[in-house]
Amino acid sequence: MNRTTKKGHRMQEPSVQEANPVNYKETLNLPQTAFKMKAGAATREVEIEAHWEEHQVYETMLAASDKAHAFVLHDGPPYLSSDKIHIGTALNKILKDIVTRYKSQQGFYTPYVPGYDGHGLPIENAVVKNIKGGRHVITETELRKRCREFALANLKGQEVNFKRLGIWGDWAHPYISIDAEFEATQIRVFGEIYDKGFVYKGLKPVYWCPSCETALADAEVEYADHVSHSIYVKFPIVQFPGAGKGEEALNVEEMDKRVPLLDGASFVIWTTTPWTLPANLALAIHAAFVYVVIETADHGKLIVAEDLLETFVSTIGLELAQVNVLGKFCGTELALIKTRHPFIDRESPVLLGEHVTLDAGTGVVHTAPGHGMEDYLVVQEYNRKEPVFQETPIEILSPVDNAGKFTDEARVPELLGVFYSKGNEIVLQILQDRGALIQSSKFSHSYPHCWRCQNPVIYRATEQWFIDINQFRADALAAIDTVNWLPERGRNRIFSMVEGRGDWCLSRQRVWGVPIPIFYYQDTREVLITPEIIAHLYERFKVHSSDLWWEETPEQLLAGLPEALKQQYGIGQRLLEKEMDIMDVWFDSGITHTAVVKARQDELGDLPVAMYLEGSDQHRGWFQSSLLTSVMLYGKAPYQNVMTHGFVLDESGRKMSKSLGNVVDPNTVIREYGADVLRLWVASVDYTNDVRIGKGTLHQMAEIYKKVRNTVRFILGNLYDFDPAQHRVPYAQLSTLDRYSLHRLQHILGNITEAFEKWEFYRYCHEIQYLCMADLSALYFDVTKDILYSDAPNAPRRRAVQTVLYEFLSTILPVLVPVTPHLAEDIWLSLPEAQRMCTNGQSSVSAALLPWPQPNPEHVHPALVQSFDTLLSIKETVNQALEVPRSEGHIGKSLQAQVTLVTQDADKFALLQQTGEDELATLFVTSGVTVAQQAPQLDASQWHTRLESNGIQVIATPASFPECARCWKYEPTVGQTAGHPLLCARCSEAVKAH
RNA sequence: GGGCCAUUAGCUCAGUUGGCUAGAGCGCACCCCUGAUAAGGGUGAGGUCCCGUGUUCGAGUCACGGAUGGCCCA
Repeated sequence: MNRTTKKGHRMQEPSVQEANPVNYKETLNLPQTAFKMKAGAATREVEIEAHWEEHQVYETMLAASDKAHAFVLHDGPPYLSSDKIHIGTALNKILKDIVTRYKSQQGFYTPYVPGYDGHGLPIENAVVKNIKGGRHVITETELRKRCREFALANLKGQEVNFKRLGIWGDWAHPYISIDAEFEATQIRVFGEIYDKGFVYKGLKPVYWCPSCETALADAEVEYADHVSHSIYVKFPIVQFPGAGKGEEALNVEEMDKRVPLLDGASFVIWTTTPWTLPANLALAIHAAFVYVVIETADHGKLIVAEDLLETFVSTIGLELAQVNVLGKFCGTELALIKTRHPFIDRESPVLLGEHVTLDAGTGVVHTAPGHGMEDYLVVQEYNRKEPVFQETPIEILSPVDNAGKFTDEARVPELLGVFYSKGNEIVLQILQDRGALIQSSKFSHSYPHCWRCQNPVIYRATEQWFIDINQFRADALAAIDTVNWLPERGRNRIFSMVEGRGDWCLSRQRVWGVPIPIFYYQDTREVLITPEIIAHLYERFKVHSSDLWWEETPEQLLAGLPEALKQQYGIGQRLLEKEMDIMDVWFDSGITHTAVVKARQDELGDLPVAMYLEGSDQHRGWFQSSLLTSVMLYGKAPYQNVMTHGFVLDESGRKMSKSLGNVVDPNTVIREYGADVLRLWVASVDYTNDVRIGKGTLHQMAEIYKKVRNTVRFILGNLYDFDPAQHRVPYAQLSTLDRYSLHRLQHILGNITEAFEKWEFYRYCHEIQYLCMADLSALYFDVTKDILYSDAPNAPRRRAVQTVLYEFLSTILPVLVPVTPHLAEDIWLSLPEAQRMCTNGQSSVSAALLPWPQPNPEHVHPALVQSFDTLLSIKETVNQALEVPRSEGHIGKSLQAQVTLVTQDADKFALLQQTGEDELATLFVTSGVTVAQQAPQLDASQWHTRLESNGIQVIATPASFPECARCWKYEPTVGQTAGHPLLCARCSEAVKAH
């Protein structure tokens, strides 16, 4: 190969060049490796995954580790409503995989069983959407069959995606909440919880979607703008409470004096849902508010809160001056007055409630316990403690059916069969006709909608099965504090949620799920559920799945029970019905600690498992449902550590949405960059907060990946003739730079290990990056290249450098495994057997089996850091000084210059002397270094630059010796060896060795 | 509307209990090398530490208020 045209500075010895055509390049030890510079991730990563599968690497790992020393990360099941995965799911799975792989390398037994959540409304809806003619043209059994097929098909799709991310786990045996055994366990768990008395049947308002005809969990409700009515309605007073029936503070004499004031007066309520008025059974006011009685021309005497008087008056189109304030009452004074319902022959008592506010309205709240949570709670309280209502409790009335249509319970003939929202206008008309309507308008506000069909939802009291949280709330809260929450603030988050949450409504009026395993006697509506029946159902479901509930009659379901029990329960004599509600899907996933972990105890060990790791939204979801069920069953939390991550936003910090077009698809990323680049992104961001991703971010990750790859490639290329068993050089024989580099390696390994122990992967990324860029590429490689290439292959200092390189490789390779397992494997597979750093007969089949590197105290040498900090800062000054002649065209590479270092600083001078001029020249990659205490005389005919920094003067001048044709250094020994007129002494020797 | 969290260079992150001129790597610009080559080396330019007020000799750091974004709730 011919050298390209030289620049002016090379023209110093043109005759020598032309005189000798020998191609010395052939005699150099240039890097040789099959490890490719380009990853070719799209194909190579797939090959590597095939390699893992073929050699059962995951299974090998498990088999080799000690089950007694376990770290079990229990997978939270993604929902099978789609066969695609989101970037957020990718983030989640990759984090889990990094954790698992790291712990495995640390010697833990780390089984990972991927899971899937296969029941639930979204799946059912997706399937129903594809049924021509709607859901009722097929049987429920058929619908369930299709749901199952749909879920399983999606599982296949998601699984392919997960595996392609390089996620390690028991893919042959995942858990699915629709497995017969899982479902059977769920039946058993329900029975156990029922038996312990946590389950009750209640009438309670819940979010209800009339179009989906189902109750909704809080999490299934989304808020969106909605135009509602805003109406003010009169409730005339009909009766005052008898003496002694009111609040204790009530002064009867005082009351009597004031009563005439109230005679003929009406409370004014404000509501945004006129259609709930047929269900009105009370009014609520606040004990501490002041209420005024006013006289109006059009509406007579009205009662509203004083603080809201002004807004109320202006709303009904009056001036404050036009109304006459007749008197004032404290809220407590008005309690238990009875008012008349505006259009139903019924009384509505006035109750006191803390939920009444002065934000809007009149300070008098229309109370329909069947249509509002707070209404329900205040009524329950009065029914419990107020003697009047203990005798005749206020009813929980909810006169609309599943489809949102009024029933005859509304006691309004015009409304019968009318959809609730249509009822608004009818109610308005009735109020108008009765003269009860003071004012009506419309306004837009935030209102709950069904997350599935996007229609407005209502509150509706229905019969449902509940879990009574109060029975174990304290235990649940105590269990929270036994858990290590990562980040710490997660503790407060879930604590306040559990502290304040209401009862858990288990019932869902759907078919795609696990049935609530309860029978009713048709005659009495009594409930039939016993441990024997549960045990029987458990056995049968285990074989036939929960489909059985839809396929068999109660008698068939219970046919296998012992005759004695049948007799006892009256089976065959009294007709039975099945409960046809299914369980909330959060209950399904909430019991994976039992249906998965305990069921596979041999493999997964006992509860609590080491870690749950999900997005921070799961404080309300899976973390909570798992905690609650586990506390009910076992009295303790199911996990020791709960790690959470934030959400994935776009590059500018905005939520991803199809409409904004800023969605990042993990498969697109993989196609363009490969899974390891995506994994590197996961490791690089602070996942404890929300994280960002976009084109720029990914490009940067790709750059880092390439840098790491090329750094390793350089090492591999220069170890082609190195056998650690034969050529390793003892530490004592290494140069100071070698030892400094090994110290740096130890330092960085320490930082990396610490980062992993604290789960701070982004710190790991910075360390790896810095190691490759600064310590290796820019320093160690740059400086030692000359030795590696030009020394004789067996030269001791070359072997020393190789020893150091091998040390770096041995440390970096295992450390790359958790984050970039494909890259690590690619490196591993290109290593010759002799360089595979397996100890004690480990399998050499995969890099993933390499243990995490142990610190090597022998390589720790802090004193070297001090001296090298100084030397490297001088190198920086030298570089700056060399920029001047370079920019002026005098030199190109630094070897074309030599430098003189002048210092009067005794310590620095000593350090330079001790280091030695040759060593300094090597470190600075210049041709010669002179250390002096006084500035030398300079040859005015040549270029020179001077730069002073930190008490050291750097003087750069042209290299003063001929260039060696082989190593390109400017050396005094060039031409001194017979037969090699163009070579320096070292190269002459090296050439002989070749 | 309420609660929690975040905001340091174009990007990803450092910045101890308040204390030198706010750092690193990448990216960018310019230069060099052509024996790591769709590589490699060097130099350099980038910051209203989200904004405001306060506490203090001194605030990226502490307090209060606000903005923007996110999560949860109503």
